[in-house]
Amino acid sequence: MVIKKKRNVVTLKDIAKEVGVDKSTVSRALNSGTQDLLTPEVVAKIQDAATRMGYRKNQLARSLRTHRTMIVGIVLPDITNTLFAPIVRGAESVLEPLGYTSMIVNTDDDSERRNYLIGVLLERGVDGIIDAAPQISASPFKTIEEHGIPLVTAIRKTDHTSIPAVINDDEEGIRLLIQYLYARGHRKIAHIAGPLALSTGNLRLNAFKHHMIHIGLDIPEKAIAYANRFDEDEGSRCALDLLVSGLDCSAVICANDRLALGAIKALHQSGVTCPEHISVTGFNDLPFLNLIPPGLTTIRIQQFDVGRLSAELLTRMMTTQDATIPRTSILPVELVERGSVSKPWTNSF
Amino acid sequence: MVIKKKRNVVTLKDIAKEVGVDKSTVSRALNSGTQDLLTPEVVAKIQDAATRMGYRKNQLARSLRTHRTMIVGIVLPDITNTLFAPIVRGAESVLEPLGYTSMIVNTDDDSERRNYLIGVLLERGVDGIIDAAPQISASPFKTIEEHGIPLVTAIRKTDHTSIPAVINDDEEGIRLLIQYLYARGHRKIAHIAGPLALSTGNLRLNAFKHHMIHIGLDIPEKAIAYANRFDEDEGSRCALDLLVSGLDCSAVICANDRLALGAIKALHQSGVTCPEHISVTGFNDLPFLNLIPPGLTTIRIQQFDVGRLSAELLTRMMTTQDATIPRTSILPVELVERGSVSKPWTNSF
DNA sequence: TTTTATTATGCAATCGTTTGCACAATATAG
DNA sequence: CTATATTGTGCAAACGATTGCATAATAAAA
Repeated sequence: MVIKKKRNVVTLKDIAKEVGVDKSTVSRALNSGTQDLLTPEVVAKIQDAATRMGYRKNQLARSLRTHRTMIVGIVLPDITNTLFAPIVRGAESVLEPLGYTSMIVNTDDDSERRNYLIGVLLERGVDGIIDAAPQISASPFKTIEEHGIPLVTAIRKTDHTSIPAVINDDEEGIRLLIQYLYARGHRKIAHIAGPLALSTGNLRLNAFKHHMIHIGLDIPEKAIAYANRFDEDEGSRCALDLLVSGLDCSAVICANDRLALGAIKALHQSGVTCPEHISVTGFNDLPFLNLIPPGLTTIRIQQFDVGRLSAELLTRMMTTQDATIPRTSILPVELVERGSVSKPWTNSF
Repeated sequence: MVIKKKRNVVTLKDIAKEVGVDKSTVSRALNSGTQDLLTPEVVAKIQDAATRMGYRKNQLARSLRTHRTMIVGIVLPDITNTLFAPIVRGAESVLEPLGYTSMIVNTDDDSERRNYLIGVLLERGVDGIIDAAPQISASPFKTIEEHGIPLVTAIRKTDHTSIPAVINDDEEGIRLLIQYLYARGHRKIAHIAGPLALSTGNLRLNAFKHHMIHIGLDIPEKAIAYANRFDEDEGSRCALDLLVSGLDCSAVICANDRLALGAIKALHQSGVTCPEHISVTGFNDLPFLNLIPPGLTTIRIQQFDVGRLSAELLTRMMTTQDATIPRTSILPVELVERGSVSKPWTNSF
């Protein structure tokens, strides 16, 4: 393959020739850490020439030499999902001021793709990885550890206790919902669980079981439906499953908002309206939810802060051998009261 | 600064030593373009050793040598805006299979930040740039052209006719809306215009003026309000401005959906409800819009395809000196009929 | 067989930086 | 006024890959 030399790329060598010094001197003059080794006048002359000649440093060459790319990989299920995009902004709010650039990949929650894409990130020499897409038993951490690349998981956690995770208080969220429904008279509560391969689905289901019992309520076997994905269609399907199986309940706790939206729609089409006949709750508090009737009562999580905190931990891991990185950081959640919960209907469905 | 050598990084040299050949031979064996220069057995032996030793190519070193990073920069106003995220997926649907990785930056529609971030991308040696965040008179194209880096703008265009742009048919969208409103009896139509520094705001305003006249309608001076940003708050503010200025109209064409949502809300709070008292239209067809009452009648654009086509053009520019790249590609739009438009109210506001 | 063409591999330069080391030149101490 | 410490630069070797060129080994042709 023919190597096509880019036009007009000015290098350290060019500046060196222009000013009449060695390129190492130019390098030192242009790096804030080393420029005080030099005579101020020389530094000035070099910096002047650099801007005049339109020099732009070649990060590739620099990274090759220093073994640091100043790139962090961000692994997402899907950038178009409004749940994940704010994580990126939160992470970048920390990373950009420090000079890091992020490289975002989308796994579509396919673990094959995730492995492949993490490989891509490693080939590109990322200094660290924020993984918002791990399955609860995610694989290639060993590989990553061999490479010595720090990793934190964001919004989801894994089985591997050695991997720092920043998550929301899934358990507390579910507890708040159960308590809230209970206080309004609901005694028969169903659950549409999320994918159990994800910690979010898993933790929320466990919390549901735990706190139902704890508050003194039964969980009939058929009171739980299992979604394969966190989307509207699965919410609809699960809601219909609950209907068909003849369960009578007055409220459904859905493992996230999208499941809830799907459930409400399907129930509505079956003549069971929310909140008149049944109460429904969500989780996450997606944007625009407040505009969609009947207004989903849900748990607000802090996506931006999950990203921010993940990045803060990661930078500590990348720059120090600080052994005090917390293994799990749990961010507080908050119940958002809207219109999708009412007193139980006398004839529950 | 101390250079910390990464653990266990196996290089071509290591494989070469292991197999007993030169590293150049290893390189050739591992690149599909050159491996037929070699004896099949040697290739096999090398590839075997490579996988056995867990070799992962160092893209940095490769890029430094070949002057190609296989990275494309994607410049967005804001990744959390549901309008832009699909563009990324569209672009990646083309780029990823070709081996490109994308590097996404967020400008927040701040042109200072845009310049800075394009600089970051150039330092990192991107092979091309998809810019979804240019102002209509965007600056550093000269810089980019000096660097010989291909660039296309997506969803927005610039004044620079030499820059290929992939956009939606803004003019046709506005025409469809005016026609649609006219057919339902509306004769007094206002416009909430988007930022005029963006081609979308600009083109839609011009189209509004043009097609109103063309269909035979007047545009009173005060029938146009100007938003400074494409968001709900500005939509509210502009709607109230129209109200206060005493304009009487039966419909408002908003330059995008978010302006429309803000306008509907503000009008509602002032006792002017949509669609009973006034009809409102949007532009873009954001997700979840169908769930928000009264259901915004709007123009559906093809964000994914904008990204896809942009990437297709860009790859042609990156790999060939094809002179036949179209300067402007305009994708078709479609009117989506929902509930926010009705027959004009006898007492327009 | 000898000569020529072909093929498979190795050698070494290169990409643009950074940085340990050597060495002048100057400043400080004795 | 010598001896030592300090300071500012240059030299050259990396970093890990790719690739033009040379050359040894083999195959084809004469």
